[in-house]
Amino acid sequence: MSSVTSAGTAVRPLRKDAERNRALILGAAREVYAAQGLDAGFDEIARAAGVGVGTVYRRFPERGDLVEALFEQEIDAVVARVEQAAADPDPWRGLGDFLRWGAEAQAADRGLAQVLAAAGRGHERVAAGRDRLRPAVEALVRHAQQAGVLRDDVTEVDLGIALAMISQLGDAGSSDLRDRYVTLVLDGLAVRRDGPTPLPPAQPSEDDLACVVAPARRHR
Amino acid sequence: MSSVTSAGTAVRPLRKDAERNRALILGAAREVYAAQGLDAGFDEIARAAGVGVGTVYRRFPERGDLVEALFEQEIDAVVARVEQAAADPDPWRGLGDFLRWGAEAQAADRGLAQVLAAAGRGHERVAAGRDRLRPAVEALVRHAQQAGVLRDDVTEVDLGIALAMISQLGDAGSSDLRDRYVTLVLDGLAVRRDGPTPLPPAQPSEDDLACVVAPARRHR
Amino acid sequence: MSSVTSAGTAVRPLRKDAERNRALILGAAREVYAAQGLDAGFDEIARAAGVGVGTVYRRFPERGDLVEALFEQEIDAVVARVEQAAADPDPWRGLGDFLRWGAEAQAADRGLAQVLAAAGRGHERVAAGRDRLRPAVEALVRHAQQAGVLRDDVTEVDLGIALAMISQLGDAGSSDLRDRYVTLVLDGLAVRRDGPTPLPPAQPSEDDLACVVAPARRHR
Amino acid sequence: MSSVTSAGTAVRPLRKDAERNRALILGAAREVYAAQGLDAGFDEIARAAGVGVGTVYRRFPERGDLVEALFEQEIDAVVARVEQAAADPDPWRGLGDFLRWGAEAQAADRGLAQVLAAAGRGHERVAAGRDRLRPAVEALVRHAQQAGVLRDDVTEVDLGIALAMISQLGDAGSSDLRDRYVTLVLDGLAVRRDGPTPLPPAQPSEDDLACVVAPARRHR
DNA sequence: AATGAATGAGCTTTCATTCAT
DNA sequence: GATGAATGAAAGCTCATTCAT
Repeated sequence: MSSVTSAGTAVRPLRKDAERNRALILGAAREVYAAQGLDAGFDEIARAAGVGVGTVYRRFPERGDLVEALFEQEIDAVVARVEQAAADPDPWRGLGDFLRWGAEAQAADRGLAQVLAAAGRGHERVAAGRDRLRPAVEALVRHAQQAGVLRDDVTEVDLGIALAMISQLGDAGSSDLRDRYVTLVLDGLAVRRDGPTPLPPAQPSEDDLACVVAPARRHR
Repeated sequence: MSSVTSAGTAVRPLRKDAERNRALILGAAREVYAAQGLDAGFDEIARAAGVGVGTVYRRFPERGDLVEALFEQEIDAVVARVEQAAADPDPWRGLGDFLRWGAEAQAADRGLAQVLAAAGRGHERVAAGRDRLRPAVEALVRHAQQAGVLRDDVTEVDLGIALAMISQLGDAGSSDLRDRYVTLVLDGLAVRRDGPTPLPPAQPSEDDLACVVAPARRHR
Repeated sequence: MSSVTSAGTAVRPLRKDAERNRALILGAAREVYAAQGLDAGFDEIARAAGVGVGTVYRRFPERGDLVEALFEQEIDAVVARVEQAAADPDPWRGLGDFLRWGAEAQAADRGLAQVLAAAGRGHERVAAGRDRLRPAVEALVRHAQQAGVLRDDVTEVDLGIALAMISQLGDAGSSDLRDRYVTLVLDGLAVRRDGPTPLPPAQPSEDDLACVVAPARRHR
Repeated sequence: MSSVTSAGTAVRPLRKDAERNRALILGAAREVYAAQGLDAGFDEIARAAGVGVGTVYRRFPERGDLVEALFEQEIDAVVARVEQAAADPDPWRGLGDFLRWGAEAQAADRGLAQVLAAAGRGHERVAAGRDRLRPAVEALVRHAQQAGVLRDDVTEVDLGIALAMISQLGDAGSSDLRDRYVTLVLDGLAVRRDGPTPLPPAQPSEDDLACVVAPARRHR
């Protein structure tokens, strides 16, 4: 049990110092990626972690490995938060919380925004994280639609895209500002007495989400 | 007349060949920036223009100079389009056209999207362009609000930000997809029978627009 | 004519300064490769040439380009020398000169030895040089055999291999020492009154030459 | 006995597991050096031995220490083989066996070839091995010369160098190919009815053997 | 004593900017 | 004024050796 990662692969546990460095690196990467996005160099992360570059490469031989290891954790947190929103007895409030919190999280972390936008293109475990995310968002959508508060012609993907749009209100944008547009978008999503304007096209695909810009560095 | 740039500063007129090169460079930059965004190197622009890099540097010593010269023109086109939308006898249709066309234009031109998002941060003349843009958008907003179709608590800045959000649905996003979110956002903007949800905060400032990400190249 | 390289491809002549640097680089490469072999880094060559690394990369984008450009010249010199040996009215003396001079040249230039040993594996123009070399050595062999001084069961390839063997008597070996073994090998090659010992196998192929060690750096 | 290494220096006996590791490392080094030459990294040897790199460094602090320990053994085998050849009642056959077998052995073991070529330059105990080798080769030479089949002007050093030359016909060369050049060189070494060509210089020194290339790793 | 993690120098390659021609 | 060659800093990655566990 203790020698099993969250991915389920049995591995020998790292030596204590190695584990400490691994944690230092992940911590540094979190900060650096949050501040600069995924283009940040290993050099900078190593410096921030107080270890040599070689150590980063030893622990994460492929650049993607670090991204995966880091955002696997982060996405787990996102999933938990979304599930919590989906469980809200007031589905509309849950929807709002989802958008607000999601926008907040991505605004505070450029790396997270890039990873979510790229939908784990090339990141197996991140993509797996997205797969865990999806049912939660679907539940959110279903509940709100069943409660008659969310228009019927939007899907789980629309919600993801709406979130991505709001999240572009970058790092510098104040929390208030994001709230303003969350509200505005929510109003667009709400069921209207006079009925919503029909949305073209019928069904955006999961891949459409990946079109949202801010593409992560191309991993060779 | 010939010894005056469009910005109004008196300069010695360029030699004829220099003038020709300037035009070649601007043309090339338009294409390159549209395709790759403002991070594209001068090298590439020079190649596309069929001149040496040195020539580009001589004509536009600072990277910003080229951006300014180029997008001053482009923004003029945007202004014209917005004024046309503002003149539409059907203000709601004008609003829709503004968003649709704006999103389209930015999707087709990554550089334009970056410039508009950055709101001319550091680009004096681009900022001036935005100042010409503002009254047109204000007119658009005023007309639609007077006609009772646009909620009263949104401003021209909100409209700019809404456009920026939609425009983030990058180059790869299909026109249909953009339309979908234009529609959705428009529904959020529309006056509702049951009244809109109040928007926080009261008044986003002009500078808030600059928070929209897609940041220009980081200058060391 | 003046704008044509020795390979026959028409190119625009380099600017004077570029040409000067190209020459500096080739000169430096000659020395560095001679002393250290083809594994030497571009950094070192640049330093020896007194130019920046970037310049070396500009002029020779692929590592192989520099090797080719350099040894194309060198091999031309080798070819000339071998042709001269083949033209000697005394074929046996020609043979001796070939071995002596060839061994000398390779002992003085580790790079040349590597290039000749690798037989231009991956170096188009070097291989072409070898192709020009071959007929000259064949003539040498033929003349000596027709004169009845060289045993009939050796071929052009055998001569190449014999040369390679002697050339391994490295850089430090004195000229006298090499002469000693040239003489010894020549005695093995000479027609003997009591007849030579038959040589297995019948026909070494051209590729066998490439088996001689000292393999050049693997070019990616 | 157990507290004395084969070199005769008194040392505290190794712990049993240390002794086992030492053996594992030597076995692995034999294989790795044979395949890749002496440039192989300690890392690779450690992996092949199934121990950590640190262990290799502890056991053999200097790279040379491992080479010495390993080839001291190997050279003993060579010495035995040469003595056997020297004992052959047919001295010419003994000579042929020596060259053939020596070339074969070096072709099969790049490390051995490098060590013999470097003649123990900087390897005290390997040099000592060569000292044991020398009388055997001298006997070989003496017998063959006394039998009138080997020319009188060659020495045991010449034989070593001849062997080194042939051995350069690297790992890839077929056994047949090596035989071809063994034969050719033997013909050069044989007494000729019409008398041999005199060899310059009179006496190659022992050190001349070290000039044969295939230099060991360059120590920075 | 054994381990393999950590180190950091070194080499490669690219590219924005300057400058000789 | 135009050119594109030259520059050198920077980023990526590897690997021989040391050292904490």
